[in-house]
Amino acid sequence: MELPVPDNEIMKILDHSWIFRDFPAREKSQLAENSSLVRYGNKDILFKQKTRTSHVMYIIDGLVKIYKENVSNRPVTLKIISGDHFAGLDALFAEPVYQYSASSIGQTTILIIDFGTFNNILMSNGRFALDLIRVLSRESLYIFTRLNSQTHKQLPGRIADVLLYFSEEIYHSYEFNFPLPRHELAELAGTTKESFIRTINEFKHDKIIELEGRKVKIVSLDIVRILSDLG
Amino acid sequence: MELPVPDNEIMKILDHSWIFRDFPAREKSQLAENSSLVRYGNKDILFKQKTRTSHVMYIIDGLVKIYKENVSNRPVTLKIISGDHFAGLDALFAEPVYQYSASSIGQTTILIIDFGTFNNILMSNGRFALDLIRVLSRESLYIFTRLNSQTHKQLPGRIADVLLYFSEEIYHSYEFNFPLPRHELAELAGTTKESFIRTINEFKHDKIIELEGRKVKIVSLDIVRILSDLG
DNA sequence: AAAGAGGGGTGATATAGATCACCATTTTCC
DNA sequence: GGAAAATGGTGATCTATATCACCCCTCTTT
Repeated sequence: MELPVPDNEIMKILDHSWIFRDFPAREKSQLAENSSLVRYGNKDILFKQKTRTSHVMYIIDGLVKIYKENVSNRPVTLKIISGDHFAGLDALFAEPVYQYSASSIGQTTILIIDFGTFNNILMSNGRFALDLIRVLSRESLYIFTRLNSQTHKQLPGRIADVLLYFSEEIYHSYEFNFPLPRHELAELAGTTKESFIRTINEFKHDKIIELEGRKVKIVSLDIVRILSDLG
Repeated sequence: MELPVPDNEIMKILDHSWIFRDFPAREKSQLAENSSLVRYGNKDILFKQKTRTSHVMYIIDGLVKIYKENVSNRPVTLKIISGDHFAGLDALFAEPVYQYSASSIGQTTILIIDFGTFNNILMSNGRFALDLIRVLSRESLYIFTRLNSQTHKQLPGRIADVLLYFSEEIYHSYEFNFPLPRHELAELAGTTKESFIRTINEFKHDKIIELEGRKVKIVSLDIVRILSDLG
């Protein structure tokens, strides 16, 4: 975690972000004055479950893993967040403490925004409020899908979901590198390292995907989709 | 599903609802003019997955089951919503079609609000927007918890969760009647009718709960909590 | 250069809970 | 008033996947 970066860079970033771009100049500079840009290294903790919520975190670059730790110390990965999305927004509005933890995946740049400032703008800017409502709604729907798949799909279906998630939501390409080791991918699929490895290697063997280390290519998208649909 | 009810009743309801109560008079009457109060019987469908989203539904009285149907035609119950909460709000903001279905449990009264009117008020009333953001955030966090429990807890833990959910979130009492038959409770616990029956009858046998038909009483709250925590 | 630590991987075994196949009551409906 | 459906329930299998116990390889660290 390095030092903050000068303000003019923040203004540039706000001008490029889909959600802040159309803010009136006054609000934009207000936001810039009360934000700082912070760079995280791999596996840095952004916030930890049960600590007080404090700032809005808007991801500029890189990935963030959102996960829940439980008594059995077996974490579940709730989602992977990529650039131009918020981390921990729901917790910030709903509870005084975080209900989950977040850590960076690789080099990650985050705009840390003062919650008070954020809130003031939200209250007076209806358009912005509506955008946030849409963001939160979409997240909520995504987790519904996860819950459904976790409840009824068996392993191959869930692993197909992980493949589709990375390719369609994160990398927008059917060829990509897993940003996480196998055991963390397993947490995202709600299984164990061993079962994940076995199943994904079967996919490889059946020529549904190409796989070398973390490099993946979805060869037969149709079959991946079928596996995901049929569970 | 019966006919709408006169407007003055709607005004009375708005005055009693935590979220609309403090609206300025103009907005309140605007809302009342563009809403209707509808009564549903048991198991009536409020909306179905994949149909177009259209109106805001605010539950006045009764319960609503939110569920997802999948190819394998094995539904998952996502949540049970009680009075003073919205049904399908996230879908309304995020997507043109519903991502899940909703049906009434028992006699249920719902205030159906025009989405355009609702949206206009939201855009100009920052306080209201913030309240909605809080509502959506809380829902999102609840589903995270569900996802976590579905992923790592085994049956006794998940059934303990169902008991705690009804007693603490819905009925606010440790003695209540299940509003649903066993197989639908099983859907809420992410299991099958048979497994649900076996496990909950074990709870009864071990004197953790009293159970006669749908009448339940949590006798040993501590143990239910431990079961829920340890998964 | 040895010793860990982290990551990818495999085989054998155990088991929770799904599935199947029923039955007895009660409720609903024509 | 009788048939059909819905509901609660039990026992016997079956199976997907967790668990355990390892192995090899590469990269750090000392």
